Amino acid sequence: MASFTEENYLKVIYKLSSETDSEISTNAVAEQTQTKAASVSDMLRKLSEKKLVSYQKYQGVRLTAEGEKVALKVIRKHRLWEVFLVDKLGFNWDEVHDIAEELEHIDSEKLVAKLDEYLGFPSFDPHGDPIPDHHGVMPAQTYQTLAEIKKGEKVIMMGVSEHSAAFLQYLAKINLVLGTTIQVIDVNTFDKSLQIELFKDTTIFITREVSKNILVK
Amino acid sequence: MASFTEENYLKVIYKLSSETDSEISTNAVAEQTQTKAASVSDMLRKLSEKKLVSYQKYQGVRLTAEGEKVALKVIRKHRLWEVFLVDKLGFNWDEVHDIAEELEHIDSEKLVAKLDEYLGFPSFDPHGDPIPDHHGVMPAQTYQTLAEIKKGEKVIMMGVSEHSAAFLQYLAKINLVLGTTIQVIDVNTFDKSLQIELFKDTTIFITREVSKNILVK
DNA sequence: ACTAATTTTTAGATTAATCTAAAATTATTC
DNA sequence: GAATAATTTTAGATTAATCTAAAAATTAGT
Repeated sequence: MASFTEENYLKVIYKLSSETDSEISTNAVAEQTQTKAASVSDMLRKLSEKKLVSYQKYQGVRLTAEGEKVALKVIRKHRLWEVFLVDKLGFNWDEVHDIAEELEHIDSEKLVAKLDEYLGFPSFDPHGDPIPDHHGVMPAQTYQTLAEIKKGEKVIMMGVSEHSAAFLQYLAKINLVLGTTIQVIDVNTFDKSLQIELFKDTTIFITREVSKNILVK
Repeated sequence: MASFTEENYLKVIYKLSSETDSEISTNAVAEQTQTKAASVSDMLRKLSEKKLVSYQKYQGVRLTAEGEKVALKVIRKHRLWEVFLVDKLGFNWDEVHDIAEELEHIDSEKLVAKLDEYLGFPSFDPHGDPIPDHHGVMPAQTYQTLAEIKKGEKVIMMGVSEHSAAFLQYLAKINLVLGTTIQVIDVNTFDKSLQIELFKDTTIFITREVSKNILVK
């Protein structure tokens, strides 16, 4: 069985892999795990011996099928617990990440199955992220980012791709919450910043950086 | 903050202390934590430095007020999670101990408060054990053991004081579950074993050892 | 109250995860 | 296509929790 720490490395490698097709660098992993590159090298050698990653010195790392399976289980648990915390216990979506980081390592297949059922087999977590099923299959993610939406079009906010508390609190402050109807009023040709309208009443400006992290349909 | 491991030692010392007035021996702790006496000695020195226990070499150990506070928080979390697993997720009471052993170390005051509220501020867990409130105060435990009940008296089963899966499964097998009405038909004068009647229909025999671990009112 | 048995502690290793500093490798740039 | 810069790995330590074996302290038995 993979340790708590090993699970975190696999989760990070999974996340970084979903953003690129190439191998993941030692430094990239170090940044995400808040450790030093030297520690990452050690861990990659160890995960490689366990056949959870494929790793050639100096050449970066990839998950094996087995490693991906472990990562998906952890991600599944993380997202299910987030649904529990928000839907059942009444947490705000910007408060649940750190608690879910702990809960995701609780080890019981039966617990996960019962929790999933109790929550009504949700497909997305409170941030709009897809929840893998018990075989590790992700539901189709059909959302676009707000940055892709053309002037005049109207969409509904379904999630975010950046999960820092700071970002989520910024969204709360400007009243951009899950389910909000958004119409793109204007796209600034110079910096691609957006003028958007919420519920036909408030008009606000957001940067392109922000718009890229908002998922809509 | 106390580590996962330290929390387990404090919990064990609390449990052993509740069964006696004197100091707890190194060996007793070793047996409960499934470690060797040598490891316990090390840990007691460390907990003593942190002022969580009072400990004199060769003289056994006691919790300090601070250590008891930590232990009670862990016990509170353990028992609340057990209620959650049984009441909300539909686990049997003989399946929840090991999962609660993991959940009890999740560190979030707010989570505990919200979970407590969600469960309706329960005073007892599925085994009949009292749940300390958020100040660490235990609800009055008014139960007697079945061993104390006189011939002819009628009581209701409220819990157990032995929590092994083996014992709980034995009880399930003989239909002795929480809430069962029990009448003591006869007390064997030789070995103090009991003949008891359940719901006016089944009559069964149990040893004194078993009767001592059944809580009734 | 002395010896023997038991319990507890210390000494010295081990494992997992981390670190810093130095060495090795790969990438970049002129 | 060197030389320099950046990245990555190795070497050697450190910390927390554990172990075995040996030493020390306590308890028990006669």
